[in-house]
This record gives sequence, structure tokens and C-alpha cells, in this order.
Amino acid sequence: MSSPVNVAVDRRSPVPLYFQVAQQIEAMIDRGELLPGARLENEVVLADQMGLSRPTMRQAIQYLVDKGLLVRKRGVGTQVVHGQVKRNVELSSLHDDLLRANQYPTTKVISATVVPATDDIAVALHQPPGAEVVRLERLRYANDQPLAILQNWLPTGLADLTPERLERQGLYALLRAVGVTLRVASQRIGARAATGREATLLTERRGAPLLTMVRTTYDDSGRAVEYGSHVYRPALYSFEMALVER
Amino acid sequence: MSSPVNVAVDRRSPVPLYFQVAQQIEAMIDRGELLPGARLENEVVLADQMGLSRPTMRQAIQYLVDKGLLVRKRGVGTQVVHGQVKRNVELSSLHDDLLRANQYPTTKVISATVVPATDDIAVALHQPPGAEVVRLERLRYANDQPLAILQNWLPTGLADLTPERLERQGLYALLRAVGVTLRVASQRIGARAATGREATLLTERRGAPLLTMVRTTYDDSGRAVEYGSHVYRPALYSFEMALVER
DNA sequence: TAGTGGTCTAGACCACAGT
DNA sequence: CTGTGGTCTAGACCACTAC
Repeated sequence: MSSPVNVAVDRRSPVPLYFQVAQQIEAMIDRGELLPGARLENEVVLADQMGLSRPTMRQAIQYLVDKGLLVRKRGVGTQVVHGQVKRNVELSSLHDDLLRANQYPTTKVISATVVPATDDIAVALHQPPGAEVVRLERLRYANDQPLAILQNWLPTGLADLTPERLERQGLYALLRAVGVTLRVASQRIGARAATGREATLLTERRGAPLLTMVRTTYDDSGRAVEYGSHVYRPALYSFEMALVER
Repeated sequence: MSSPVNVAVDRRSPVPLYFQVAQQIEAMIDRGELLPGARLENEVVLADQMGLSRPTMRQAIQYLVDKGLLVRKRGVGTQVVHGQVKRNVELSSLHDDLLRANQYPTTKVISATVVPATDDIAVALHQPPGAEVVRLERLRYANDQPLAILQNWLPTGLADLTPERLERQGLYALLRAVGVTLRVASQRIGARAATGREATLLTERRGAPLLTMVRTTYDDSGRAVEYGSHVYRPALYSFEMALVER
């Protein structure tokens, strides 16, 4: 009844055991060795087979459940979800998203200046009203087609945000490179009509539907490090995600 | 340096200990007893104070980290995130979302019929091509204003989806009531212009921007139980969510 | 009744951050 | 160096499902 799971862990590796197991099970699903609906053996048996304790095995399975690849039912067992779900669990930037989809992103920096924060920006970044913040405006292309207008505000002094660097890599990669660990974000996705300026930049018509996203991102100290307000051309971009009931 | 956490657990309660702890810490954050940026005591001390083991305490903290309320940094400690994030971790239906926001949702069922599945619906629901499926079309109002057109397809025989029931409660609540446990969903959010029919139903202009969402939902056996294609008026609705880096 | 995942304990050692 | 979270073990009992 149960599908065999053939996984071996390397105890000398610095990679956590639960993560090794999770990666290998995910690879088996990708390769079709574990088909949708397949039932895995129970946690105790799996743990024994791999020479792990049950909590470690559970951690591996829980990781894949959170990722939307497996479902568990008490008294029944663990099964592979039918159909593929978006595996992305990361706090990803548009730049990395496009790279992953082989979309060859390029960026034009429209402006990168230091300005006093307006009230709403100050609140979002938890800065005193009127504090100086960095304001970025970029135009992001995918395969040489204009895709999105990205407006961002950051506290000053976080990183050296020169236009050259911003055109070579994404903002998130740049922040990570200077030791900022992005951890949590709160975002809102909506839609509205393009303004004249947006339409011009994105080669759309004024009033054309645009997808919008505003996001505040916090680092591993819980401080707000970035506020973004982006508009996307809906024919070229949409947001995909997995939801998991806890 | 550390903020005190005053929590007591009831060991006779059927509610898991880690969940009792998590709920009480969340309540303290809501009441402002734990301010943004406040550092909690370390896991071992917290566990001792509450008479719990460290793994149980960790599980409580991890729950709140996943919810976007806390951040942890190795070697440093656990802190409350600055700014408020969307707490919602559930696989929520629009109906419940509106209820929670005191928006008084009402529903008009436009059609509820059994039809042969088109190819894309059959694929999404993992049914054989042409299999009979239930097709629903509903118009959802909030405070008597038209808010969204909801199209859904489901395998037949799941539940008795009469218009009367669908107008009294949300589809998800109806499914849960007949024992379907929704577990995982994969969704895509985009935007496009309103068609003439959509514009009429939603009292918008033809070509007005609409927010779109398509979603496939799976139950705790990993089977697809619902495919939905919805359009929303962006002035009245947007999607809000927390993202957590793992 | 048998088998499953859900919860919980009481330890241990390690990796990393800040001093 | 000390203190923190990250990982891991080897058990235990319980709740729920299916037969």
C-alpha cells in the first residue's frame, strides 16, 4: 500500500538531517518516483529506515507539508498532494523570480535620491516623521519588455545603493550582500488603472489595468528595512502562491 | 532587558499546551504588553517559568514566527516584529474574510448546474476529460455593494450545493460542514479589464480594472476538491498576506 | 482492535552572535 | 567567553481513523 522512500542521509554533512531528508523526498516527487496520492510509510518506520529519531523525521515531513507538497491526516497517514503547487516558500524579489523563470531581467534606475519621508512612509518604516530616507524608482524589464515600475523607500545608511549596483542585481540581493537578513514581510496585492505616466513607462494605454503590490519588509531584528509600492503589467506578471492550513 | 511574559497553561484543557502559550503571547502583543522590538526571555527560561519542556516552548514560539509576529536570531534572541502584520494563516474564504472585517457579506447564486468538464477544469480537478462537475456562479456583495463574481467547479457528490445553502454561508463553510477538510491551495492573483458582462454585474465600466484570482484547493487526502476563478472590484477588495522566510 | 499522526518530556551537543 | 537559538535523541501517552 505504501510507496517506498529511498533516502540516505550523510551525518558528516553540515546540512541538517531533516533538511537532507526533505530535499530528497521532494526530489523523488519531482522525478515522479512518488506519484500524486501516493501514501508514505508511517513516521516511525521511515525514521527507523533512515536511522533517525521520529522527531527529526517529523520535522522533515512538516517542512514538506508547509511547502504544500504533502498532506497528513491523523489515523490515516501521509500522502503526496495531487497536482503541483508553487513550491516557493521564500521571501522572493521580483528580480530573483524572473531569473528563476528564465526571463532575463534588466533594470533601469529612474531615480535614487535621499528625501524626507512623507507621513505614510515614515509610519511604514518606523522612522520619525520627516526623517531622511532613500527613495528608489526603477523600471524592470523582462526579455526587454517593460514589466513593472518599482518604487522603494529605505532607511538611510543600510547599503550603498548606487544605480550601477541596482542595475546589476535585485534590491534584495544587494541588501543580503551587506548582511541584512530579510525575515518577514506584510504585503497587499490589488489592482487599479494606469496613470498617464505609468502608461508611458510601461507602454500601456492610460487607464489600462495594472496589478499593484505594496510591501513592508522586516529583518531578523524585527526592524522595517524596506517599503515598496510596485505596479505590474498583468499580461506579463502575476502572483502565485501556496496556502497551507495549519 | 527582556520583557516578562506572564502566561499560565491549563493542563486539564484539551487545547495543546503549545497553542495555549502561543495564543496568550499573541494576546499580550495585541494588548500592547509586549511592544514591537521587545525581546523575550530565552527559550529555556520561558519553558521553566511555565513548567513546560523546551521543545513545547519552541513549538509555541515557532507558531508565532510562522505567523509573522516574532523573529528569532541565533545567538541573539527572540523579538516582537515592528509594525503589524496580517495574522491570517488560514486558508480563508472570501465569505469568512468579509465576516471578520464586519462587511456583512451576502450572496446571489447566478447559476448552479452540473456540466461536463472542459479540458482545463478536468485537469485542475484531476477528473477524466468530460466528467460531470458542478459549476457555480455567484455574485458576492459586501454591505449591499457588488464586490466579486465567483465561479467555482467541484467534483459531483461532494456536498449538496443548493442555492439556498450557498446564499446562507460560504462555499468553504459548506464543504467543512459535510466533513471535507481543506488543507492546501495553490493560487494565482492577477488583473485584467472587465468584460461587458462583468462590468454589468459589478456596476463597473467595461474595461475597468479587475483583480483576479484562480485557486485549486485540496483536502487532507491530497485530492482536488475545488477550482475557482474569481474577479474582484479592486476599490473594494485586495489580498493581504504575511510572508515569512524559513 | 490496530495503526496512524499529534503532543509532550528531559535531556544532549552544536553553531553563531556579542562581549 | 557566555548566552542564544538550531538540531537531535529515545522514549511516552493520547486522539483519531478505519476495519
